[in-house]
Amino acid sequence: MNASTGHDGLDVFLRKLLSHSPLPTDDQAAIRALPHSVRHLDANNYILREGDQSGVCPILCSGFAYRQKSTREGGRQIVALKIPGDALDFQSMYVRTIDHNLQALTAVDLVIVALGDFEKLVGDRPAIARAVIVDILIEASIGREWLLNLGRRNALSRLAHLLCELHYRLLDTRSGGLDARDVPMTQEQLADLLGLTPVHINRTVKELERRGAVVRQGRGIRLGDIPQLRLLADFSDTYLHRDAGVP
Amino acid sequence: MNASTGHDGLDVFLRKLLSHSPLPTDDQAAIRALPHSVRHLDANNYILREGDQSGVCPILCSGFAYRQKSTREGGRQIVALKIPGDALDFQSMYVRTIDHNLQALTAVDLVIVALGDFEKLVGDRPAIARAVIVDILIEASIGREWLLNLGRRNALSRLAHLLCELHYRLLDTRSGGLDARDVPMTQEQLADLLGLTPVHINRTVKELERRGAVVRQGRGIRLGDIPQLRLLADFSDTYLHRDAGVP
DNA sequence: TCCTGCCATCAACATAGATTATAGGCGGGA
DNA sequence: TCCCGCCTATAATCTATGTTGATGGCAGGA
Repeated sequence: MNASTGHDGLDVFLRKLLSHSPLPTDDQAAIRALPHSVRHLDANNYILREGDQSGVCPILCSGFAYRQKSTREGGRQIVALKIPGDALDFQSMYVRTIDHNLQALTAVDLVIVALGDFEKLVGDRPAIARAVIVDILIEASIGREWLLNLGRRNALSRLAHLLCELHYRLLDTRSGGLDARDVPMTQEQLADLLGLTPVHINRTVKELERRGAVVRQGRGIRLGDIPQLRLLADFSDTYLHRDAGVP
Repeated sequence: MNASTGHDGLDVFLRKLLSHSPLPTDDQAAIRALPHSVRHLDANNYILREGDQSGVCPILCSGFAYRQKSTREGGRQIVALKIPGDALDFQSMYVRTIDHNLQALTAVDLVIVALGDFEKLVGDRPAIARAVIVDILIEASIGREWLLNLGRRNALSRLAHLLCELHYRLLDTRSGGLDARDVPMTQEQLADLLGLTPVHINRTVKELERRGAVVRQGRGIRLGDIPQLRLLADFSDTYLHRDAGVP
């Protein structure tokens, strides 16, 4: 539970926090100084399970992960998508049991911080406490937009919307967004994200390609025409609160 | 911005907080002592609008309200449902602009607290700050369950699920839950809650009635057979965190 | 008391997306 | 280099839910 890796993992996390909340330099140093361990997981592995009581705060430093819930009949829905820099479980500092499953989408590298250490950090440093709350609120806002997506948009718009969101979220921590990078999920995962079936995702991806909104080579999908995607998706990035923190 | 009503409004709010977070008695007194004004609105009126920068923290003390977003094409989705005792906008303490519309579902009575007064309360009293965060996290958890509902359940389950949720949430502040009370929304509002059309809601309500899960007289709907509703809905109340606060 | 408007109801028809099943290709491990 | 397993592709058929439009009733205001 220590093994300082030097720089990388916590740095992405810090960059993510700074993207919406300014922090004094000593707070920044305190974050970088957090004792932690590093952990690698292959795609599809569970990070946390529904019903668990977690003692750690995992932070995603590379790869993608998601929150997921399922129906008794086996329907599976991804309810949140996490990208590098995201903390995966602030919630356990405040609430006893975990209400969803957290799973690796690709191979991931995690930084694991003990919950107690994180609680101390938040208790001692009001600016960090505020940044954590802002982070929680932005995730909630994204959830509301997803509800609109699932409830009121058709397959084509839903997919376009997801791609736009991912692009702009990635822009906050790494340059280029999704522009020159392959979409990291399989068609089955896209289906679980969008409340559709893999078969229909296949049709929909092809339709986006036909319109030139997206370009494919082999299994990879990457963005073609972002303005068109935004139009198809009815996308506006205000819900991401990319300005965010009240000063 | 004062006009102390004596007891009622802030009391429901306090009861709601206590349902998930214990608070020392002086914190409770501080909440009851908050300067505030009272406001009545008729059904369908807006309480806050997307893009606003709010200076107040409205608390719902009677009636129902909802958060709502719409598509460019006019599709309307209710993304959260608020019941008496709920604070309607903690978010504005931490984030600049409002990302959704907040609207009265029935006629409502609001208690309006100045954001600054609320910020001071939260800044001075850690137990209240924690209770506010728990409240935010529970709303987020409900949002995740709604995503599962919209993405992976059919109309009958969705409606049954909504009724169960409302019942158990009401149980936390007033006795009897939804048991002996009419469901407060019209079929059109139910449609906007569940991502369906009013016509299909009509079919679905009738089906629930046929099965005896629900009883109707005139326009009113009330719960008939709660165990059956739970079964149809695949409902479990863990996501409501009715135990919640880590002690 | 009557009028007016919202809300529920119902039917006929249309369609987006689900289901099922089969085939083919790419990539990574041995 | 070959093989195996996962992922994508595609077609045929089915169904849950949407659409449109017409009817009737209850409730609240004048």
